[in-house]
Amino acid sequence: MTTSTSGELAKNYDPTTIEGPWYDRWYDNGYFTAKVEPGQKPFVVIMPPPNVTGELHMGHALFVAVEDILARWHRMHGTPTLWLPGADHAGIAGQWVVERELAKKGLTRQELGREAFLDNVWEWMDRYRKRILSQLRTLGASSDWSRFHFTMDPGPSRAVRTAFKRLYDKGLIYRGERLINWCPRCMTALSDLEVDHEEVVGSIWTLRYPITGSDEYIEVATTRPETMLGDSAVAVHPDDERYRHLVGRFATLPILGRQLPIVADDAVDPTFGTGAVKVTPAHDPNDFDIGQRHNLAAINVMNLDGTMNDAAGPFAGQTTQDARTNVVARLGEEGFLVEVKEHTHAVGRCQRCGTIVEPMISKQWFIEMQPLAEPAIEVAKDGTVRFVPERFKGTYLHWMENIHDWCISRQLWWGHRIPVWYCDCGEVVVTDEEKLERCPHCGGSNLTQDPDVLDTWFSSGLWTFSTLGWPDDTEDLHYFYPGSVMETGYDILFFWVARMIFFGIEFMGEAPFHTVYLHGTVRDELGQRMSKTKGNVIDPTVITQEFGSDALRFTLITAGAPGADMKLSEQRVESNRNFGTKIWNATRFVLRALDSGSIAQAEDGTPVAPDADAMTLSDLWILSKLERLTSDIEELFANYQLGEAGRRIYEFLWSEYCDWYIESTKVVLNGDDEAAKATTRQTLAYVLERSLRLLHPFMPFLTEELWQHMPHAGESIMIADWPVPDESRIDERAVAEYEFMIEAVRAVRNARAESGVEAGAWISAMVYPGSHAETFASLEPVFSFLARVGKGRFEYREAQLEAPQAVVTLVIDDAIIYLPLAGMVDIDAERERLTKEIEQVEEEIARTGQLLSNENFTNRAPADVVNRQRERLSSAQERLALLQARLGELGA
RNA sequence: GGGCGAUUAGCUCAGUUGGUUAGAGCGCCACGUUGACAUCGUGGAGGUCACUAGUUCGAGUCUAGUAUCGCCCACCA
Repeated sequence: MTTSTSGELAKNYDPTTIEGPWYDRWYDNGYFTAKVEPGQKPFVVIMPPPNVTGELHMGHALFVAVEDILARWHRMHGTPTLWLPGADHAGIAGQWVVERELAKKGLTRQELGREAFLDNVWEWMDRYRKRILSQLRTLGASSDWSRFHFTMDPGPSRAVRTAFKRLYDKGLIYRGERLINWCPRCMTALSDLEVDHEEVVGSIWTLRYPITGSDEYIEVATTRPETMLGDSAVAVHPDDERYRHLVGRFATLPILGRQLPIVADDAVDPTFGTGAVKVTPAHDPNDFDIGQRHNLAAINVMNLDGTMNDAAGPFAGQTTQDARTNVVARLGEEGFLVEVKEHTHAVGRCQRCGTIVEPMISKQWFIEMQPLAEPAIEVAKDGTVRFVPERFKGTYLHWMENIHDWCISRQLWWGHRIPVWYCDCGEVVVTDEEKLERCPHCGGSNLTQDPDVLDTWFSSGLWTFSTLGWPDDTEDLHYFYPGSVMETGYDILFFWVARMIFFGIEFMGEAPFHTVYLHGTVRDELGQRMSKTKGNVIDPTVITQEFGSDALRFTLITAGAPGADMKLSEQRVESNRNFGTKIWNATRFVLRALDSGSIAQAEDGTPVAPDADAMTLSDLWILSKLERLTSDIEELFANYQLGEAGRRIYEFLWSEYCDWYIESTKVVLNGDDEAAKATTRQTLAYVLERSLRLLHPFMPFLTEELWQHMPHAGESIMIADWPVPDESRIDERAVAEYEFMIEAVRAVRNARAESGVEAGAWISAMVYPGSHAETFASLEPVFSFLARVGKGRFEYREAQLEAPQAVVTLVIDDAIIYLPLAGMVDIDAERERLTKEIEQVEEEIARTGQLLSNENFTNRAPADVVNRQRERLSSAQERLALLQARLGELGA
């Protein structure tokens, strides 16, 4: 029997004073560290590793809230729980922020050189990594810091090399000259996903190319005239009668005079434009394919920095923009320009820096996706991997089914170096070693490593097992793979989630998790994406300092539904802080009650529910509500309905426990029935202690602080048992009767307010209890207290009063409450009120009556639904009679 | 060009197997310092659940279409 309280509970709830200390104590006690417990299936969440490129933002706060709730919930169930944190080097994004910093000092990475630049990046990363990790802690993240990994650490780096080598050996990684997306600013290739498309209103130019050896022309259209310098053919559809005679002949490219074969290709849509297409294999993905089929030259006319190269002839050295203007002008002068029209089309921009991306031919490393995608499609289809919300399954499948090969090489310095070495002897060696000393072919040591690095998402894709020790067969890997839930933003479904799935299957033989939970984007009050440039960022740490991270977490969780974007407002966080205050004060009330007498505790110290025999209707009601809540929460959690679960607890604690139960105990606690007091104390403590445990995953700090002051079991609520629902304890009759009383109290309060009764004043009442005599008998003190009636004449009658002195008559179900408010309300007003109420009851009777006379309804609807209507009808009829009688008594 | 989502009170949003009186927070109005709580309490006002048609005994919830807004995907020059 232990009742441990750590000093007096402070009068006011101040999140800032309790949150930090509790986090430290949890950490020091090792609660976050996952233990391998053979035989027990663990719950595993791998945290989306934040980019160490800046500050913590609301997106981080949101995932911490969701994942921490899941982790704490499972931990309290006694499940070995691993929530593995990490940080990401953020490849191109990481390099970009550091380059931007350097630019402020007038430096470029080229000036610094690769090594010095990387030193700079590491410095930056170390600084921000510390910062962002401490920010995660302030949010209460119960993640296992002992297993923290950074993508660039030796372990994950070796995993990257190993994965690369295995895919290469299997023939799934290849190097080739392909058309890729090139960012002239970042000077690197990008994957399709890293290009954002933006609709712009531009122009479409129709050009005409002379047919060689005739005076005919063929008209072609383009949205990028400067690329005509790289044309190597003109294509038409094979069945197009208009051009059939030209196939096999040549056109002359204006300005440059190059001879362009006219080829027939199915890819050409004869109904679009002129039905003839200029083919520029080096600068258009579609044309690249045509070029492949017809063996056309791919003439690259651009330099890597986006200017025109020597192949552009007279335009060499100009920017693409200038070249465009000049080419069009020249074509016009020479009579090759037919027309210019307005045209909307999509331009690709570098996701990172916004520069317009140029499609270019380049030698890059690729992963062949088809073989990897197939099993990844399968696991989604057969339900091995489940999506929450489900609609994202379709999005995922669509992408996976239309996947293109993945360009994984980047011409950057910051990232995992491609583990490929070139020997002077011509040998190309792929290795999982960090450094290759000797060429396995010639034994020579004149080796050069490929200068490129890998797409940052390559290492991210391995994250679910590289963090557990792979490629080594470690205990962690064995025990914690596959994980359970992948929780992240829907915006990186393809970037990350999809890649984890196919890499997981490829390297580990099974999908890395069974559930993908996707959250939405946190937006500002106007619904805009938060961004530094817009200046509308709500900083989580600022909010936390003002209202506490419990309030912020609770807000983020309850503000919306899974997968939906949400608008965050500070006001809402404030309201939830007030919820914290409410519980704080409720606990103070309970603790004071407990001061006046001991309560029964289980052997471990947990408060137990009072004996059923001793319970009043109030006790039975709140206990029933608690059981209902506990069981509902269980189901909501199982379906990842965390927001709804949070809202339910909120409502229970505030609207039921505080507003009604606690209020109703005051009359008992102020009385002199010691036995009743003891039962009340018992219920107060039992319900609060259990509720705190239910609330703990949502508001970990507040609940810990309060729980410590309550009679409890164990050293922390974090490792306390999760309440087990027991629906057999729900007493439906007690619930119905107590709620009848609530309705009665509300009716009286309403009447008092409308009659202008002074707030504190007690008024007389006479009650005809109808079928609720028992309820009135047992709840009379509570009823009187809450409604402030009964001081005068609170009496029971066998029947309705015949000549009531009352002015106001309240009919609740078949009970009547007479309030002799003579002098406070006039007869006319009362008559009007009654008439209005009668109308409402009549409507109800009409509605239910009609429903019940419908045989289709009575035959087909479930019995309980029909019964409910019957009861409703008969009670409405009784009420109608009572109301009419009363109206009659008032006279005309 | 495809696909998806949203549309519920003045504002921000809940409402997962269709059940007949649609909820919360904030805001608004009135009253209130009763020993947990003014970061609060009590009472109240406020909604044809975007629109149309349909399925059904019954639709905020299911189906089809329309409108507005938003997002994702896409090699029509």
